[in-house]
Amino acid sequence: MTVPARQASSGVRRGGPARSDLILRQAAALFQEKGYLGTTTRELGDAVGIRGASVYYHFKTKEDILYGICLESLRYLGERVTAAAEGIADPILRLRALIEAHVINILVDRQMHATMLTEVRYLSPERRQEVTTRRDAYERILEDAVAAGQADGGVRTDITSRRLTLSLLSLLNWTIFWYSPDGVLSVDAVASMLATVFLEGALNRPN
Amino acid sequence: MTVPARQASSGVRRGGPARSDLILRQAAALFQEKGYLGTTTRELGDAVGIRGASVYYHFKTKEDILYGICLESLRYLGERVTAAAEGIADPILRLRALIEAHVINILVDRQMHATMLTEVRYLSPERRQEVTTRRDAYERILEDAVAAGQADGGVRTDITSRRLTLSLLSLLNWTIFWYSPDGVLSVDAVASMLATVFLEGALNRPN
DNA sequence: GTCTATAAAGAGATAGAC
DNA sequence: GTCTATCTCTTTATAGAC
Repeated sequence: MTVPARQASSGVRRGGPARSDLILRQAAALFQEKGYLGTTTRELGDAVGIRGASVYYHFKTKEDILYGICLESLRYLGERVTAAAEGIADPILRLRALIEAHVINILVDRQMHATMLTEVRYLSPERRQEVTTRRDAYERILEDAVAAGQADGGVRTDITSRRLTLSLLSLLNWTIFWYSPDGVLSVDAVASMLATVFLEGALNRPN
Repeated sequence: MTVPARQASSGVRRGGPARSDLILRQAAALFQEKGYLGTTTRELGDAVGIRGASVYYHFKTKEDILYGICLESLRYLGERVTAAAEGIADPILRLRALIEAHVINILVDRQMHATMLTEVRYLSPERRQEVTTRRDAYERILEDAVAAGQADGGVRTDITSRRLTLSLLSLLNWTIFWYSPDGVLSVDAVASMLATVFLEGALNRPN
């Protein structure tokens, strides 16, 4: 019996992991540029170096590819952001570390995260719900840090932690629309700037 | 000679203004929900109460509809936001008024503005450029107010006005993805909250 | 694992009647 | 100003050879 050396783990993929991952990354780049519906499986094949029809050996449907991108981007983001704040006890320092890690990771893996954030509506209702649930779980990491900052006294309490976090995520996530790696701002510089703006605000006052 | 009572002004529309405007609004709602490419002209006709083919009496192409939405939303937003800050001399009060007017107007006319912000990529390069140019011109209103605040001393100067404005627009624009008129937060409350977060920041400090 | 060929469905847009 | 009917093109996905 000849079987492929390894089967993919997610249940969505069929081919070997390496090839599938390349397809996911190229698809994310195309989806970000032309949109999910504006990208054809033929274009996607071209980007990978195979025919469009051959993509279907690796993924059962085009939607499976989008779903894979969303799950992968959230899994990876959660891992990295959690790791970045590990061992930081001070609530404000911890919040700042989380903010910077969030920005750095969504910008470094911009195609994947932008696709997850903006193309999720093209998934079936069940899968869209699943992605939304996981995204909510991820965002709770940030909300918990905001709430901890309030409990500690360092963060203002006249706005609920939920609303402060919605504001924070707005400030951070919109960067996917304007950040360019070719510009003068490095990913680290954007991350630091946004953390400062969120924490300190735009007004000029003695610290 | 029987001619229509009035011809549309923009050069894009063909039918009477009232009908065209209804199509633009319904199209914006559909584009926001299902995306530009995910919305068929038949669905759009259904939403207006006519057949899909009849839409082509009012607009020459589907892209013309998207283009019309982008131009209209920016024109209206510019008008309203400019008016809201008129006569306010104090730089910080003026900036706050601009911020609140921006949020209120993109949320009240959410479908149009969300479509302009997220579906512009489906326009032809020339039209996309035109919309981008107009959007940049609009955003300069905010950037000028930030710069005026810096010149006056009320706004911090360790971050350029350009970067502060990018941060501000990020904070404000992402609301199109999470704001719901059915929630507990009114449009005015969101506007006021975001202005406060931007100006004062999240840290708890004596004012 | 990738190919060619193609099936099946749906899209934007037009023609011409009313 | 709206209709029905339809053209034409493109798309996702499958079948079966290599």
